[in-house]
Amino acid sequence: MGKQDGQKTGETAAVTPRAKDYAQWYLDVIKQGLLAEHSPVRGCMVIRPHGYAIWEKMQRELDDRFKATGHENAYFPLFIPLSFLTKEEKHASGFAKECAVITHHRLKSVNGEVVPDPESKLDEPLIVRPTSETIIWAQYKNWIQSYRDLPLLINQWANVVRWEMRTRLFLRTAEFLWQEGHTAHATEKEALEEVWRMLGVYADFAETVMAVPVVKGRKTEGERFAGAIETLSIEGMMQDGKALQMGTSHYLGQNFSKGADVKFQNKDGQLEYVYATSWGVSTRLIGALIMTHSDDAGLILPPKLAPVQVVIIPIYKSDDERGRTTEEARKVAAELKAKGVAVKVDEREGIMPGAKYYEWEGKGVPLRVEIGPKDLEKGSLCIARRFVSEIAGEAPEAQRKRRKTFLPRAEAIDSVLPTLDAMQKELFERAKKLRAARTRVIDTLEDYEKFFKDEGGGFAWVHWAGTSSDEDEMAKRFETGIRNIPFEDQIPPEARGEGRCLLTGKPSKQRVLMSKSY
RNA sequence: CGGGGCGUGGCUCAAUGGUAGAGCGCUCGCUUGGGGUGCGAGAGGUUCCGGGUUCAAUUCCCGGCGCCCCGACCA
Repeated sequence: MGKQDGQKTGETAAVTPRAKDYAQWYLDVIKQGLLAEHSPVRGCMVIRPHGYAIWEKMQRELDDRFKATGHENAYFPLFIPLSFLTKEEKHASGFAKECAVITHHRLKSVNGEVVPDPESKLDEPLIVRPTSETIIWAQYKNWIQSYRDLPLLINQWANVVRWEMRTRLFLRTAEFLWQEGHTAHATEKEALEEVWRMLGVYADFAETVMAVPVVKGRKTEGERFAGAIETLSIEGMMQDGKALQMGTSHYLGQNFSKGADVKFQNKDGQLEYVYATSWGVSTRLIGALIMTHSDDAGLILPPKLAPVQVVIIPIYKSDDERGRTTEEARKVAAELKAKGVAVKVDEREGIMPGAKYYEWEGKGVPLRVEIGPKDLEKGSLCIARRFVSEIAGEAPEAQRKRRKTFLPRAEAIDSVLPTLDAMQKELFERAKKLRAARTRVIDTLEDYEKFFKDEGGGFAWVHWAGTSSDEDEMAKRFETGIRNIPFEDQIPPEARGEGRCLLTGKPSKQRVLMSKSY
């Protein structure tokens, strides 16, 4: 961060964060942005109001898209009987190592200590859902009898628990918030269309709302969701060059309908197992947002996800000035609100304007309006942007000046929406540029090693025809893996065509996306 | 579950075998106000828990618990 523990360290206007100790930088941004913190509960996260407000905006955008594609929301239980989980073998073994298990339903005081009452032991343990396929499909059995009941397009907003060993705020915590879609279809074709459609929804959301460019593709066998026939993903690149899986969409075939025995009668009167999909994104997306856009001064939010898009700060010396600038600030706020802008007037007293600037910048607010006595005289407003697009070689001081503009009042107010729009687009362009600068088409192991060990790494487009043990070798030697096998249209022109596998030299039809990852 | 580190005001951390201190934050007053004003006053700690050594332990020793980092696992 530019400033720590209250010491003045001068201006650090670097747009990309320190390369070193990226993990620490990430935590600093979360702290500075008042997004979240560790809870005393092992591995769990407390999401602060500002962080939660961002999640709410994400929810709304996603939910609109789910509804527009015909989905409805529902809610299923938090607890899953152990026997349900084990109905799909691969699914059960995939999640077995990270399940919270409930064995008792009552406590008892023994020698002043409260312990589970041995007499309340459950006949069958319950697990806290790590995902809801099994319990949802147990219910779908009652909902589906005929082809007329299909397709069944349901989404659930919920929390799930995966008892991970190591946790990182937003990226991996024992409990996290997400949405999970679970759909049932009469044919494989229709189910597959759904799988592709929802991945498209995620990609559109990531790029147009989060301003994070993503690569769509298929996961390799080893990386598939436990119990899925096919897993698709969107992969983003963080500012340290590592990939982050931002969303997945699974084709489950008839695995879960068979496990839960969900059959339907088709038009010919035949009984058939239903075809299933599931898809989800989580609060991890907030981590992606931070690691894609933020800088050393703190959080940067794309306007479409900013809970506060414009903060107005009245500036004054005397009580008289305070009254007048505050009144003007409220008026401007009302006018902006009428245009649909999320505005906040910071009327707190006894805090210097500069201190307020730092605070709101840390929280990622895209635009700041400063209203002082001079503006009242001139009928002008000062608008400051959270960031401006970089100019190579520009001094930090010059960049800071370029962030502020003084405009006549009416003009300033009219400029807010277009400016927010422009900032949304600039963030996306900036992220794309950063990704391009860290992306290589690579054909030899020597170049590969150089890229990941000397040049900081990033995305590597390489030909691949290896086995899963070959993948393990790439993981061991370079700490890299296949993020996904991108759809053809996701591959840049210079990386298209056939070739030979980077590791084995065997013929390869197309390149895959290799990188380090979170 | 293996290897390493750390537990001291709200936060970041000093110090010490003789009963605890700084910076920031917080409260109050004045001052200041277009990029973290300055000064003064004040609140706030059973030094993680338990045991041992000692006249005396926050400090040394042992045990526990918790947290962090590195590995195996992962949205």
